[in-house]
Amino acid sequence: METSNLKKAGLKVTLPRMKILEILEQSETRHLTAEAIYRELLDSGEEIGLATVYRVLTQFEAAGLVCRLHLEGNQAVFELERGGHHDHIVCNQCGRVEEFYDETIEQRQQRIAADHGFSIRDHALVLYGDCSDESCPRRPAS
Amino acid sequence: METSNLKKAGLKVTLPRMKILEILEQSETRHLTAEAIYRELLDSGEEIGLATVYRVLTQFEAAGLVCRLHLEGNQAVFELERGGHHDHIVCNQCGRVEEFYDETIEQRQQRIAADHGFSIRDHALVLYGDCSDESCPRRPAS
DNA sequence: ATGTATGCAAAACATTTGCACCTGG
DNA sequence: CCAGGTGCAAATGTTTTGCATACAT
Repeated sequence: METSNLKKAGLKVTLPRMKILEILEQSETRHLTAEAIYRELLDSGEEIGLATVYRVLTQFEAAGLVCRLHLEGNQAVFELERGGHHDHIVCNQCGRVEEFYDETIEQRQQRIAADHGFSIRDHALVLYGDCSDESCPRRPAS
Repeated sequence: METSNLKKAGLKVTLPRMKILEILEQSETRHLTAEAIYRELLDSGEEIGLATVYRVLTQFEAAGLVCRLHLEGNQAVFELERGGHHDHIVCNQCGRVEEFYDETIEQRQQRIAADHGFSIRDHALVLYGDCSDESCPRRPAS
């Protein structure tokens, strides 16, 4: 029962929080903007304000339940924290987001930071390109 | 004469554009926000609007004279394009930005993208950590 | 001259916040 | 019951845009 995650995080189990968690868990797109979540709530007939969505997501982030990514757009996207750290590849055309993890890159980052006298606390690596998905709106030689 | 860069880019050589280019060239902090540039202009006694700063920077970016980075803050920073691609390390405490380039990481990125069926067009890698600079406001065991 | 740039003010946009009301434990 | 959560509207901060004026070529 995922309400335990909320309790563990010291958050009251309220309807908006449960619904938002549910959407994050069930969405096939693992990366959602606050507005996308808001729209899904509205579509489900829930009367939850956008401000609440932002507040809840911010609390989730602080509690480590969710992480917030700033992909090149202006809107942040939120992703359920499922444990394994990873970085992202984004398709410039269709916006699809894929995840990857590369041990070599992780190690090089540590090395580089040390060489520059930094102790790394976090990092953000996003690759932007064109995917080869069938449904990608990118057409050959437009 | 750096006005040639402007002409080459198909941009009229105007006072705001020259001044902004000058600030980007001469600033010791190679990474500046639009507002920082705006303030420097005001300090130099120039009557240039913030909107113009944004417009000019956007044009410079399109012309490849400048690149725009979205570091974790809310403001974008702009950096004169000096040729060599590089990524960034940012100090969480003092905001200092350092640059690095790592061939191994670059290669791994290509490989990873290919494995996922993407052709990379661009990427953003930012490391966040604590620097060991004397003047860094981070105090030991605060 | 004439098309492009600029300054200003207002708009746009994502996100946050103040406040009165509601709700979970 | 009561601290904390929520909805709404208004504020915020950054970046963009409309429009009349000014400027470079």
